[in-house]
Amino acid sequence: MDAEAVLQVRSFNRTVAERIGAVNDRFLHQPRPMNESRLIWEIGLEGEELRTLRMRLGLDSGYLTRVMRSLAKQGLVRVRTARQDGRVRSAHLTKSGLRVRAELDRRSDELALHILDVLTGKQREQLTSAMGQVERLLEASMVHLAIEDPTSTDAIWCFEQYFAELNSRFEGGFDPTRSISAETQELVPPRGALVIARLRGQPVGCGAVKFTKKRVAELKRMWICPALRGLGVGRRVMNELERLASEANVHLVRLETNRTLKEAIRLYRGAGYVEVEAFNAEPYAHHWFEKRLARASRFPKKELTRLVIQSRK
Amino acid sequence: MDAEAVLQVRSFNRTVAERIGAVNDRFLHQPRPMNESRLIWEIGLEGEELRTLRMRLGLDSGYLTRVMRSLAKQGLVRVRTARQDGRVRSAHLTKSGLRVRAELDRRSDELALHILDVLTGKQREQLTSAMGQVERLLEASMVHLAIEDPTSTDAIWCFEQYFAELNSRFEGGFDPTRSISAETQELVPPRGALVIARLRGQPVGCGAVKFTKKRVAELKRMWICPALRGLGVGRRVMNELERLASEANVHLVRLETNRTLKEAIRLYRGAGYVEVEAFNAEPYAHHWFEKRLARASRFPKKELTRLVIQSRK
DNA sequence: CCACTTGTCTGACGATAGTCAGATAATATA
DNA sequence: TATATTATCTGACTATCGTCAGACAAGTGG
Repeated sequence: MDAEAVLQVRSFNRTVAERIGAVNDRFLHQPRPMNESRLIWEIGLEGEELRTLRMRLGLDSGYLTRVMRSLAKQGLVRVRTARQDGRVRSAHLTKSGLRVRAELDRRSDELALHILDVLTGKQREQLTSAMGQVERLLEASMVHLAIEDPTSTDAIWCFEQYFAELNSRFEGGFDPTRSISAETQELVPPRGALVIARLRGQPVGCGAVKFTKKRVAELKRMWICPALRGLGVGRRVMNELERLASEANVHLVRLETNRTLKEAIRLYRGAGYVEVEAFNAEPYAHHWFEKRLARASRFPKKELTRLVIQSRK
Repeated sequence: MDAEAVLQVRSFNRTVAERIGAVNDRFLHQPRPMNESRLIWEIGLEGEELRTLRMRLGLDSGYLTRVMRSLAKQGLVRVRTARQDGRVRSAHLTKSGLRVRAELDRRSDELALHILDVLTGKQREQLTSAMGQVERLLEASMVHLAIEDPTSTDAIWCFEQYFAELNSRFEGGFDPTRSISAETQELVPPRGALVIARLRGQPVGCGAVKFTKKRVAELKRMWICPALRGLGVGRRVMNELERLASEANVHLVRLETNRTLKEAIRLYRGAGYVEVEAFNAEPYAHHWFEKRLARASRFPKKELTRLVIQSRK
């Protein structure tokens, strides 16, 4: 890869770590241990379950209990057992906890102001626009793909988003029951697979492959959340599905799509899909595409580990 | 200030802290305590004095001694008394210390590669270019001004840079002895002041004010290092000198300059200086400028604390 | 109902980070 | 030469962070 790009990224890391990190430290966690501040922040205005906090901050359960008790003793939080599940405990900020959080918020603003302070108006614009770009591209690089269970709540959420979008974009809406189905069982190995893209643990996109006939597969339910479009995530999901197909000895990948989905059509054409005659009777489709897969070696880089299940102690 | 800009900066901070900070941690300081790694890194290939390391990393002297001894016990560094000064001790990496450092270096590369990995070529270009811009502007916001002693080594270094630049840019060179002097004593309160701009502790620019007659001051030795030009540092130095003049009840600020110093002339004009007849016989000058100062309240924001002396325990 | 899982809590640790007061030796300064 | 100052080292602490093994209660699935 480009050595200059690597140098730029490293230099950026140093500068930013210094500017954000150091100043962040000095400004944000003033009298309080860092993890206490982080917790106050993450509990938020609405309260949060301990297990969620543990996951988000990557803390040991025993450790969390103690820090939480310390916060409770200071009168900043109240911990109580959740209604629905007697094992789960959830934390809420008290009045003075909310005050502390507001103070953190104010400090965070102050830090930002401090950075913008000495710049001219034009420089500020340049800085914020460049920051926005960096952020967007860094987020693109933080998206991870994994094969997941299509019955999970996150998978179902993705499908709902997908259907909702089709419904709003297709002329005359979209009714899943009239469309050629991809049953849940069909999206589980060995009959198929569902790939979910996640950013910070949250699902942000999906795509599925269904092995139909011998050596033929169909791509289904390609959806990327609007905020992340144009960053190549869709392309990565597709590559991954093709890799899975290739591993399953598939030689031909097919898909059908609706004419209103311009960006998807562009993605397919760009990836080497060519338009063919209708190969099924999907009522919502206007275009049918297919692509011949080369040997498995065309996909040397295995992007994901199979069935990644995230869990923390 | 622009609330949207503040939000963008904060959001940037979060994302980058997560991406760089978290991953940095996981990648870089693998088996070793963070401060040991930081020290190995900062000692560098050539070795470094302990007092410098203490300053750079902001460590307590006792603490540093112990961490250093731990590194020595691991066979990674050798500490010995400096030749020139029997009080000073300096640390050098051993062979295996150098290996550890190379490993850190490699990890740092790996992190950068990991970020660039999933991006397309065009995205990489966008990212590195945006990163460069952010870095440059962040650095601009990290520059601090302080009134300093004009006899310090850093002040002298600035003057040398300044003279060297004049010498290379003026047609026929520049000889300080032929120019109207600004004696060192003249740049110390109450007769005048020297402002030095620093980035990460290193001097990156200077500017001086000399109170000549009652209510009149002259600006002298305005210099900004080439890498930081165009970022408004010169303007800040000038504002600061004007503020000092204003505080000293000066009503008129004057300066002379050479026609080859285009960017300086632009700076002066932009700041409200107007060209006047020659008010002295400076042989190297082609333009003379002056600016009437408004009341002191025109400079409500005091940028610096007087005589900031950086020292750490 | 019984075994298993999940989420939390407790106790007992060890490692790292950070601070402070004072001792010591080498230099700088008056 | 007497008196600071500088740079380091030592000892004695405290706080925070992080980990591990096990207890316990609430829910889950057979």
